Amino acid sequence: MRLYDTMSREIRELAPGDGKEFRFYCCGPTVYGPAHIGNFRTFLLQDVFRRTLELSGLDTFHVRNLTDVDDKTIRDSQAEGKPLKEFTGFWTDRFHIDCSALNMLEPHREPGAVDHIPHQIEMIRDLVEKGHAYSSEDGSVYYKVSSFEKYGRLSRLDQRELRAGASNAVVNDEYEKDQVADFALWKGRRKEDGDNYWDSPWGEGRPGWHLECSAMCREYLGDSFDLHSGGVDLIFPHHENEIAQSEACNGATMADHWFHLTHLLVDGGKMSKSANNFYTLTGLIEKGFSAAEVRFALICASYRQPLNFVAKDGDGKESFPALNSARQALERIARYEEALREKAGVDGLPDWEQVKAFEKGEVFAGAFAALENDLNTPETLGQVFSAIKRKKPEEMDSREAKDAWQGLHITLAGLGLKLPELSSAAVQDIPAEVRELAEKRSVARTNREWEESDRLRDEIAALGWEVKDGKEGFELCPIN
RNA sequence: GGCGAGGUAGCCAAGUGGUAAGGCCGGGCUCUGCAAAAGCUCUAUCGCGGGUUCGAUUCCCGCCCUCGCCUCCA
Repeated sequence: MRLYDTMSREIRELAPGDGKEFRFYCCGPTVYGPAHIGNFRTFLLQDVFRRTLELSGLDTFHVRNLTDVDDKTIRDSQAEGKPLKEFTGFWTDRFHIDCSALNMLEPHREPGAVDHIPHQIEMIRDLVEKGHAYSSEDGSVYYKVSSFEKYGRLSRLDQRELRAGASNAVVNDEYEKDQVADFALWKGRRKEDGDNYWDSPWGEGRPGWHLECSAMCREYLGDSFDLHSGGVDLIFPHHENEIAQSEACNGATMADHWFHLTHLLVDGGKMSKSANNFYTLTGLIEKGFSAAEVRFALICASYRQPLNFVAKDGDGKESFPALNSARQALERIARYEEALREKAGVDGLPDWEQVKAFEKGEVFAGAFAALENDLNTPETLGQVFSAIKRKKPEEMDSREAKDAWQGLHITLAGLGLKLPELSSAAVQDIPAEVRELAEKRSVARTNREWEESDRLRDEIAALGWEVKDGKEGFELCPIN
């Protein structure tokens, strides 16, 4: 598989460093509220990435952390009068529910910062000993950016700018740092933190945000691993700081590959909690969309391209262009899959493990190949629909149909798409009253009593169902 | 100001040095008592101006515009 690498700015072939298992780390959510679908765009594409690796025959080891102690988790847990652990636990559960609804594979490890305080302290001690960190009078410890020559390489910011504080942003310098660019490894205890402090060689306090990832990477993936991933907004300072911490401490290149995902936009601007323009999975489901449709919409654009998820017209009325096309598109794939399955004489849908053993076949080979080529999900979807148009199940023999069916499922598994149940599959849910009316109408039609037939159709519609006449009888679908 | 990404049909969105995938919407056709559904089908001189080239949307230069990051951020 080939993937763009932020560090080298080129598309590079991926291979596990140990020749066997591809080991990677993804920066996970801060659990202080519901994750919004912008966050999920990142996690979802990382999920597609992992699925693609596994389907192309690699074993993976996927670590994604939970940030369960930082300014916001502390602030908001206190506002709710809850212990930090209880507060973050609640939001962690909610996160997992959404992940599962979105059909995401679980990471192999999902470590939280609070459970790794000793690992972080140990790392700080190393950094202090090696001259990369210093403590201040208030019991904080800072990383000395000027001590790490390679600082700024990932984000291409040179040190001079950092020193000058070239940013327009107001520097919130509540702690005592030598240089503006220096960042906290350990934050000395303050009264606002309440009970949330731990002992350390520098006094009571809590770890800085950037440090947790370095410490947990080292714990679960070692000094060097294959790939590190997160949203583009983490390139600076978060990942830059992680590199500085890990590499100064471990003396090895932290990650071979850096995989960054572009933001989801709302009416042309970044979706974020602070801008209060965010949408959650639950909120979209309340609007009538399904989790599968949300997944489809979020992966339908290239991960390196911003995706405008919400558009607003002149009156500020919102619409969801990517989501609106998802239902039709998914149903179309589902109908094709059903026809293929019937032709192939296969029962039921395959699960993830079964799909891994499938042959890619010819019909959908291009679709899967596009995933392996820099995770080109829109190209993949384009190939899927082109193949659907090009190869009709009725023109295949059962052998061909089965090959195509397996190939389609490999692609769908790579994208992590679950197909919707077609309406005809839910016959048992139709109320008896509606079914009786429909039967009566069918009789009326046979007798060419069109007025009676149309009257019955209206009656059925009033009950919330739509009749569709086919060659072999009728079909009933719920309206909306 | 620095760094980065981008401007492709009504909307969303790929891609290529040789006249542009796909999805949605809309139009047409087939089917049908009608309708719906479904299937088929139609819809673009690729931001502007130069340059290189036999040929550029694709490469180079300039310009305009949009967005992100510049220490809260997926």
